[in-house]
Parts: sequence; structure tokens; C-alpha cells
Amino acid sequence: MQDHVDKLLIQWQEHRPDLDCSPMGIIGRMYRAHRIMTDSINDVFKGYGLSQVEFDILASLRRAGEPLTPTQLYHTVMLSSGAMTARLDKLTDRGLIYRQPSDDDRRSCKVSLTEAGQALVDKAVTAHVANEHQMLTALDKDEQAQLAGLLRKWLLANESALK
Amino acid sequence: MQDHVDKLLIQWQEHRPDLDCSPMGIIGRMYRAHRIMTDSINDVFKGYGLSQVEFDILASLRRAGEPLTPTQLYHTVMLSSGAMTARLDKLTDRGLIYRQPSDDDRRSCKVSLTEAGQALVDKAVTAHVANEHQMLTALDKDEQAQLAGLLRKWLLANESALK
DNA sequence: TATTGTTATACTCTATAACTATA
DNA sequence: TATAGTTATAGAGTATAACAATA
Repeated sequence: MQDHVDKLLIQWQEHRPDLDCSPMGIIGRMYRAHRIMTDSINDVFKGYGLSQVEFDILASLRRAGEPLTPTQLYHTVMLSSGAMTARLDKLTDRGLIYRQPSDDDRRSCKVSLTEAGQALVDKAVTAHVANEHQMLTALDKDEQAQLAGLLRKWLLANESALK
Repeated sequence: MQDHVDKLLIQWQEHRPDLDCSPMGIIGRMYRAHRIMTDSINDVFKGYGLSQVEFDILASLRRAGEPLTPTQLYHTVMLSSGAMTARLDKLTDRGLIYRQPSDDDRRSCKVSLTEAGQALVDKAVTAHVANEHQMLTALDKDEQAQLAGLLRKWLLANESALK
């Protein structure tokens, strides 16, 4: 059996035999897998009326367990400050979050989940994790641990590129 | 040492201990790795004046070794037909591709690389593959083979979701 | 009737930079 | 002077659906 990347590698081998395309065996497959996972994950989020970014914002607040400033949020979610303001405005309009002035710095504010926001993200993350479990059934527990370990090793070496 | 996902898992464990978030150890890390790789890969493409999608179109033509129809192209690159027309128009304006009427079907056309287009994609893909090699140096050959194998197994089970 | 490729439309999302009010 | 957050602007990119020509 060939997956999509196998076919791609054969084509490159035929037309550019000088290239060692072996990294595509990993990186091409990561792209492919990411695309498939994204489609499935976004379907789940859509069921709760959320986009990926909106879920990330609500989930950041939920797992932090405390209010966060817009600056903290746009750093963790990797958006511009302007984009974060727009997202927060929309989530506020929907009654999922609210802003409070900061005690110590009057330029700043704290963003919190409303009750409705917490209830929504709690349901969404439960469904999300269930979907993630479902997505990994093709690999047994050992394989899953191996895969997590390899990705973790790669990230420890490369994650500084993001910061 | 903890990577970003380790910290995330600890936070979820603290605030939602009822959830088994172990799949995030894989899927969260795939997202994180994809993000880092995308930044690096796009930098390389940008050096040749190409976006990800534009590279994908030119590379599809190059490795096919023969002209392709717009329909074939938007299927492989996963765009809408309208988006593909817009992309092809831009690449034509830049002298990288050209359309020819199809011999057998007068509704259709064949898209080919110009000499300049082939020269550009040949340089871009060489640099791209070199960059990919560089990105994987954190893993030794055995680990790379393991990782490719696990992703391949996952894709063989899940790739049908895309088609 | 169905399909190919193009066009026209409208939408979503974003980064950038200017702006304010504080620090 | 620098920072926090907002606003205003403009741009990139897309999907959708209507369309014309052909199958």
C-alpha cells in the first residue's frame, strides 16, 4: 500500500533524481496529517459555534484558571494585538467573556470567562478530546507513545524558533 | 525539560482532571511542529517570491512531468476552482506558466511551466529540500525512519478522509 | 443534463500603524 | 520614553454561485 506521500516521492525521484527528498517522508506527511486533523477538529468546533482561534482563546482562559490580559492572550494564541481586540469584541458580544479593568495598571484589563463561556468551552473541549482519541485509534498505545516521544524530542530542539 | 505541550497538559490536568488529554501529546505537538515548520518553509518560498500555494502549483506541474488541467490542479492542491483560476492568472502574468487549449476537449486547457517557471521551481525545490534536511537534524536516522513510519501508518488509515 | 473553466460578488480574517491613556 | 489596548485602514485570500461553452 502507498500513501499520498509515497506517490509524491516516486514522482520527484523520476523527475528530479538528484534530490534526496527523504525529509518529505516526514514533513510532507506532517502536513498531510495536519490537514486531515484540522478538518475534523474544525468540524467539532463548528458544532459549538467556534472557530479554531476562538476555541484557543476560550481554552487558554479555561486552562489558566485565572483571568488573562489581552497581551498574554495574543502571545499564547499568536495573533496581533489588533486581531485579538477584534476577537475579544466578538466573544464579548456573544456573552462568552468579559473585560474588567486591572487593579494595578490602569492601561490594562483582565479577560475572564462568563458562566456561559465556561460552560461552552467545557463542553467543546470534552468533545474535542473525545474526537482526538477517536483520531488516534489507528495506532496502538505503544505506537502512540513512540510518536509523542519523537515529536517531543523534535520540539525541544526546535521550539525556541517560535519565541 | 518540558516542551510547550507538557505545560499545557499540566494545566488541563489541574483544571479539568476528568479529561484524559493524552491525545494532545500527539496532536497538540503536531500542530506546534507544523506551525514552526510552516514559518521556516514560507521563509524559503518567500526568497523565491512564492507563497505556499503558488509553490504547490508549480511543484505539482514539475513533478508530474506533463501539463495538467486546472481541475487536476485544484484537486491536488485542494483549492476551489475559482481560487485556482485567480492563482493561475497571477502566475501567468509573472511568466511562470501558460495555458494551452486542450486537443480533445474544447472546454478544457492544459497548464504548463514556462522555461522561467521551471527554472524557478527547480531552484525553489532544491532550497526547500535542503531546508527540510536542516529541520530534521535533531533526530538521527533511526528516529527519522521511525517517525516517518508512524506517520505513514496513521495516514494509510486516515487519508481516505480527504478524498 | 453534466462538466470545464472563468467571472463576479461578498466575506472573513489579518497585519500594520496611528492613537489614547497610562506607566 | 515605553507599554497596554483600541481603532481605522487596507489588503490578501477564499468560497460561492452564476455563467458560457462544450460534452
